[in-house]
Amino acid sequence: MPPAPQADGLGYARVALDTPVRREFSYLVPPEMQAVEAGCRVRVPFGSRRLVGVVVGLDPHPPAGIPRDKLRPLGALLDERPLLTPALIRLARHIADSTYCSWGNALGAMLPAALRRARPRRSVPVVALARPLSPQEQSELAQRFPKQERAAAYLEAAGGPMELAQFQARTGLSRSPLQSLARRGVVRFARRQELSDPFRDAPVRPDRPPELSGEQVAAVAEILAALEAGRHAGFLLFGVTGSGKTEVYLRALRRCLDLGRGAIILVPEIALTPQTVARFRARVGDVAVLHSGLTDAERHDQWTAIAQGRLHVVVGARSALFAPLPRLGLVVVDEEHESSFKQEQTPRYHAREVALERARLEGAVCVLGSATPSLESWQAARDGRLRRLDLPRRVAGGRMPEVALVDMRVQKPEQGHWTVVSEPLRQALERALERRERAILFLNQRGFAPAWHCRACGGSVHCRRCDVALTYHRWRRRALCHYCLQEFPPPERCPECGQPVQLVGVGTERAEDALARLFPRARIARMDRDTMLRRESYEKVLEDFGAGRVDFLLGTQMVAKGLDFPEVTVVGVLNADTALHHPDFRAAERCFNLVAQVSGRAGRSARGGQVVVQTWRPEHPALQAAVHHDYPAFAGHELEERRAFGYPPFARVVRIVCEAGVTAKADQLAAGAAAALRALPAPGCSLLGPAPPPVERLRGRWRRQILLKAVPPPALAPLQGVLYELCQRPGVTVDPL
DNA sequence: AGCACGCCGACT
DNA sequence: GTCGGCGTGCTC
Repeated sequence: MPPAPQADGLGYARVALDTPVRREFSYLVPPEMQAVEAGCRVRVPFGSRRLVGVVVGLDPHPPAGIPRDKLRPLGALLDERPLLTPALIRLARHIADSTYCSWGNALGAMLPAALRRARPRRSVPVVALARPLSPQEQSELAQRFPKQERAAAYLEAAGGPMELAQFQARTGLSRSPLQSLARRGVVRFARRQELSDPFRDAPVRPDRPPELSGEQVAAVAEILAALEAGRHAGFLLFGVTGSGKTEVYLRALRRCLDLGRGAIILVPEIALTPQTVARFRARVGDVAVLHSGLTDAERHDQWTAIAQGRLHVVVGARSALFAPLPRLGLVVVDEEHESSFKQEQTPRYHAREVALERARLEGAVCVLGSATPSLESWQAARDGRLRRLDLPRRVAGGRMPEVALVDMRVQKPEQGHWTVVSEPLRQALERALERRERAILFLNQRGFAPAWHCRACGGSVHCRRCDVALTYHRWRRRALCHYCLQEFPPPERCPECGQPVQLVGVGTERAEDALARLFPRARIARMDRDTMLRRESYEKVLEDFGAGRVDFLLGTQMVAKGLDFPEVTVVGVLNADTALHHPDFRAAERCFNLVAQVSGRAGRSARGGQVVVQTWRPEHPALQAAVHHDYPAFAGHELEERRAFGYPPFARVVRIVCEAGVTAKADQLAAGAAAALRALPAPGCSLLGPAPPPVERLRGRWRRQILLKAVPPPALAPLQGVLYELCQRPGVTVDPL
């Protein structure tokens, strides 16, 4: 028999808290909080702390198995009406169960930071140099207070106010040298209200819907039919670059709004530009933009406007997926193959997978779009779980560019320099210059050189806290760890053997030098995280390039996506192998996608285009397939490999990382995890490790990893309980790949 | 995750 | 003698 309701008729609230503990906690609902509903935020006492949690359920009966005297009342009701819809609460549960975290962690990731905190944060602390150091002062500091000297030098290089948290992360220094400097009047602390919607200013040109191609008409018709049916449906929109996928989204969006339902458009972080947003605004008017640059207050405003039904369209990166639209009708995931849709912190969800689940929960239509779909989506389309819609041709005409692989092993080294530009690429660039055409050059390695090498002992110079080679950034004369972002003075000698060290490899800075040497007349612009510190510089470079004031645009990932300049006839991939280096099962997929995407930048006009891909592994199947622009062939081949070796989408792979300050402790954690997983019979599951992961040490902590493979995915079922238990242990990360 | 409680080394 | 290290366990 269930316990009797509490005598005074007050109920109990089940609250999910943003802690790793995979349980809900029950609280008494006091008389003044009778208005509480599932989806409301509450403040609750938790041990000695007070936390903000989300009510996930109400119950007239006290929870079983908990002594009555342990129950405490809710501290405060923070929302008069639910902030989260029932669908979002269930979605959080789905995320918690499929990515191994707590319900509260998943709900926490959905809420804007301002709503997660008990007390909203209005500004962030910053530090800046108040006055330059005199030379005497500088040498005095360098001798007596080296940390203060480093801090001052860093702030001087930064050239302006910088967030305190960022300063600490990058320099590894604490607050105290700064405080000493502040007493000398050299630095000052301030608070900055980080502000502005950078998208508001983008000009919104009136937009006339273009004529649709036959394929577009067919694709739109299918999506509209699903929207009108008002039931869940999933589509894979497979369209080559330039085939007009966005126009299909826009037509679907229009209809969705006309049907009185809202829509979410997810784009990869890197594609979230004013141009993208302007395109949607031009067609459907007011659009909420959710992106990482918003302040807490702005994000809060957007969120409430959406929840109240004042904004019906949300464009944004990953987290826009959780916009609380009351009547969601359409979810679009553009460039669904992008790896940035996978969150690399708890909750470790993939936006593509969660988008499908949200659409299912809300009876909405989900459209995944890509020229190079993820193999997961491709297989889903083969199985009939997604309906495939093809856009095989470019709308503006123009053929796909010719792709040439250049075998770098047989290229003669440039005298005294690293070979950056092979002879075939040099000729192509030369021709482009002569014809006043433009070129995009891609190199996925920023900085000057990716490593220092010791000739004596063969080692390379590593970050003090990570098992990662330091990259030289010449513009600021610093050695940078690309993993923890800490900076160091450039080493002159090998820390192991004391012999001089030598810079090896080519980053964008060095590539820029090489290009300038080869083409003294060319106007070259470099676009990477180092040159694009400010948004204006990004827009300036693109404007210059579009207007013909720049001949060669050299850059990292930033130049690979979305750029649409008809005058670009040559695209060079300086090193296609960087994508293959990562030792994981998606390396080939990433490599193919990279070449396909970069190729999409070339030949967007009748002049056609040429793509030169430099590689040390020209025989690699992914590169061979990319030459022929044959995604289906690549996917077919790659899926056979995945099936044969037991990888997704035919298997579920879960990575368990154990980390600790000392190796012995990490070993012990990993051994415990492996033992727990092996203790249960689980046919179809196999365990690899514990073994050191590719980056064995990260931010000063030693790591061990276990790979768990389940073929087919449901074979994982017997081990789910163990994984739910493991993910709560401190130092253990459970990551579904 | 925090934060408490709890048991062993170097200092005023 | 105490201050403080982080190992273990709990949070309605």
